[in-house]
Amino acid sequence: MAVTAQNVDPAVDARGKSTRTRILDSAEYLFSENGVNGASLRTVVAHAGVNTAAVHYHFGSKNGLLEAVFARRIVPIAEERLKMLAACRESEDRPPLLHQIVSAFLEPGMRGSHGGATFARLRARMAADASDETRALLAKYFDHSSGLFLQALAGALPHLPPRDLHWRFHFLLGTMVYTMANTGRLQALTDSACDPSDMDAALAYLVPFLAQGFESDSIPEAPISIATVRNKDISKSTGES
Amino acid sequence: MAVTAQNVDPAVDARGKSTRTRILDSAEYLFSENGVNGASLRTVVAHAGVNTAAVHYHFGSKNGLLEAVFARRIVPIAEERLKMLAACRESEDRPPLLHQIVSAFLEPGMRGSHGGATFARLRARMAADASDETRALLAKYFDHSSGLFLQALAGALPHLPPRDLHWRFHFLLGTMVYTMANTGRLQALTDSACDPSDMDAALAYLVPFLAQGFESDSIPEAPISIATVRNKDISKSTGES
DNA sequence: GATTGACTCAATCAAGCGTTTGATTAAACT
DNA sequence: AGTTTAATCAAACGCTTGATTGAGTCAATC
Repeated sequence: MAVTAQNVDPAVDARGKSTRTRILDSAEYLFSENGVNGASLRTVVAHAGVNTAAVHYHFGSKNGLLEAVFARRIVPIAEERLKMLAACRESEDRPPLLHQIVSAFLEPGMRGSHGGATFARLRARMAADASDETRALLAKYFDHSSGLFLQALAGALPHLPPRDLHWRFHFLLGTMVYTMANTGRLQALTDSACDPSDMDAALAYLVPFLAQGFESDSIPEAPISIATVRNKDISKSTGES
Repeated sequence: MAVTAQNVDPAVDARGKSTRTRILDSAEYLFSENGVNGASLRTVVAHAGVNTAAVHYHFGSKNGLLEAVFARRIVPIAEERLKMLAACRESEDRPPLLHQIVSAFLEPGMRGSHGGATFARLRARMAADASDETRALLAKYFDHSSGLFLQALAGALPHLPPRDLHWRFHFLLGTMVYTMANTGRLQALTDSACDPSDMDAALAYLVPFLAQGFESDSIPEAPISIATVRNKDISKSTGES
């Protein structure tokens, strides 16, 4: 808590990494692999080859360490998102194409440049964790850019009611988080027909899928289709009318 | 471990619930609220008003308790899924419409009949948890029905390559899990324009969104669109590939 | 060369963890 | 009646948890 923020790591280990950085790297890996609750500080310091007290000296607490791990990666991701959004605003397509906006939102976090699959898995875990601290962290670093992207999407889909737009953005977040989580369910079902840890491939399939979904018709106020299908098809399994 | 399985709860509490059921209910609630690692057996037994040893007597271990919590809800869900799939196979549309298949997959788990939002949140947590035991649980109870649904989807989309189909099914799982997790991110962004805990509304928006996404064109073998956008719009990015 | 301040260390703390034990109850069977 | 069995209980087990302490290291500064 009382540690002054420092961008340069002064004390450098023989292998070229400061204690601070080694702790961050190990925590990022173990948190993403076993969950924040599932990875103890002792396993973190053992993996990093440092002392237990170093964690509290540098980060104050386990939660402070989690926030440091999170912020280190998330700040550049949010910046690149905004940069890509601005870039596709200046493209020849006005307003920008849907898939350009979706790409600008998804790529920075899913491609390898910012922590890679390890950090992506940690993000996915945090998204599933509904605790107040985690939710505050996500909101603190993501609300601004998400709001701007909602605006951009609304500009590209001027006839879509806000409610539909919000739901579809919600679904977008779901596909992103689940893909980043890389839980192996996909491989279990398909005999490894596709590699879910290949984020480039995932993006290539995900962006068109989402763009198409975003462009579907808005649904009417009183949604009757689901109830109709349900009542019609499940009740007696008779091919009626 | 040495406990014989029993479907009827013999010893019933004054309030009409057996110790076994009270433990299951409390564990389901606390596991979904705080995660399996985040909820200790002591908080579970305190919430249930039973003794610590009762958990080990009835379920053998904490993991045994988790599996019991999971199996109690998931078996009827999987059954209803297959029933709905069979029902829409006998509808007048041959092959069944895409949104019918998607509904048959999503509804049983998301609507209130099988544990409701509490169990849905637990499922979402388990999906994000990549531990081996959790993955084994999900595979044990879900692989069969998921495989059948993949077949049905392939029948409704005969021209779609298997790889595209698998990816899109993966995305479907993502939207489902994330919506069930109900993390509150949606409300944070939209000033509660839509209520993410209203699963009926969620389904009404989700099914058409997914059906539309499933019907998008398959992407070519060498995906160039993403890389093109990226290299064109991000000037100073390190040009890889 | 002494001092300072950033940093690391081994040792320790109270609290909480999942699990086990042996005794006790109450109903069921012989 | 006596025996068996399922179920519950209080208490404790050994271990791990996040956090703290105070002494020590060492390069930079005065």
